[in-house]
Amino acid sequence: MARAGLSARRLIRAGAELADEVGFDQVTVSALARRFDVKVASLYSHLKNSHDLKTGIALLALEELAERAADALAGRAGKDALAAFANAYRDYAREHPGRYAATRFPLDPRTAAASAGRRHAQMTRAILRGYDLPEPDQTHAVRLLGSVFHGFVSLEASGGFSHSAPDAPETWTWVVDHLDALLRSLRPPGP
Amino acid sequence: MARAGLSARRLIRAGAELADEVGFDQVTVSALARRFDVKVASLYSHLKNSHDLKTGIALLALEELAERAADALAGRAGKDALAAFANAYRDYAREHPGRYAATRFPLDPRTAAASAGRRHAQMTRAILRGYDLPEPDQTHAVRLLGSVFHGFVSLEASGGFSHSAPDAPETWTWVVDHLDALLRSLRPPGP
DNA sequence: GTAAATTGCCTAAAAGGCTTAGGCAATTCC
DNA sequence: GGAATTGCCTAAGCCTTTTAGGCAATTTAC
Repeated sequence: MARAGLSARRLIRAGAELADEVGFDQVTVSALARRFDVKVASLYSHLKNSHDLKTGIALLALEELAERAADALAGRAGKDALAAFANAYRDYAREHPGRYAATRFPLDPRTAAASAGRRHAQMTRAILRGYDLPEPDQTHAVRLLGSVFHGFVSLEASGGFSHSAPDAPETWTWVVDHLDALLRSLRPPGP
Repeated sequence: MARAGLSARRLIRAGAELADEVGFDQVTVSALARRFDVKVASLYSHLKNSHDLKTGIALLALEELAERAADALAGRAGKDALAAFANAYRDYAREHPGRYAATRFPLDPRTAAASAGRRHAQMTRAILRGYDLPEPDQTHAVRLLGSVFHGFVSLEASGGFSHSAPDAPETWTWVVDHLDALLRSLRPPGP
């Protein structure tokens, strides 16, 4: 009998695609087996269990998102960097809703520490360097940006903005503009 | 055989408690039946299905949250109202994480329209009246506040802020302060 | 107060998901 | 080519959801 050529890597990638198609919480070992036209039990040679699969998808998504954000940031600073970062975030969530949802999958602390999650925080701090904020403002600002980006993207994904004018992209621009203004207002008076 | 005294209302309330204890997506018809020491099939006299149960919990949570927010808002205006509203939101999410998660359960449009969801938006607009914003700024601001509150609360719930100083409440105060400043900066110059 | 109608919880059963155990065939290694 | 390993399989157990049909407890109506 011909082999299907499964591997943890392929399964996780396929799981990510499946997530984008049907939603992250509809990702199931069974559905994945169907997609490879293979019996469910076969997947267990490559995955510990269902939780393991979801963790893998989460790590993949965090990785991809970090890469996009890093690309967006390259060669930019100040408001330019802020806007590029914000857009990278939102665009990823819109193009890959299932993967984006996966980035919210709760990771155990060891896994989280080894994930691309840290890079996200570091990139946010890199953006804020352009605004020259003293501590603890900088940390507060990291959290504010994280909250706004995640909050906006997740409300938009659940359709929260879709039935009223103005449209979501307009608000997004407005939000980024005013976050920039807010951050600039925090910069201590120069020497 | 003695009856257990089930009803849709009781089941939904118990489901909400269960959600707070074990997480909203661990809420299951089976678990609920166990809690009432009743056979699973018995619940189907009171609930259409599992989705129905979750919808019920979501509606209950939206209702409770709206009531708290309304209480918080009573007799306040301006920054005072903003802070009280923000705290009502965050406190509810911290005290009732499962119910809070339920407020994010996707409702079909008809159900959503009849839910307390609208009241939330109206209360946000009520707060913003104190800042006297022209359209479309007001709508953008409604969305900004929604994004920040939801984003912050959900990142805090997933432990995003727990392993670094300063602590989350400090950031929360900072965020509310600076949102207030941002909103004030938008007020058009008076006559 | 009792008979009839309704309601509430039950058993049974089907269908689908997760997971483990153990087996045989395909591949890889020497 | 033979031995060792790997990859997918069958089988089986357990859990959750949902429907169907039944009997007993309660409520309603006389």
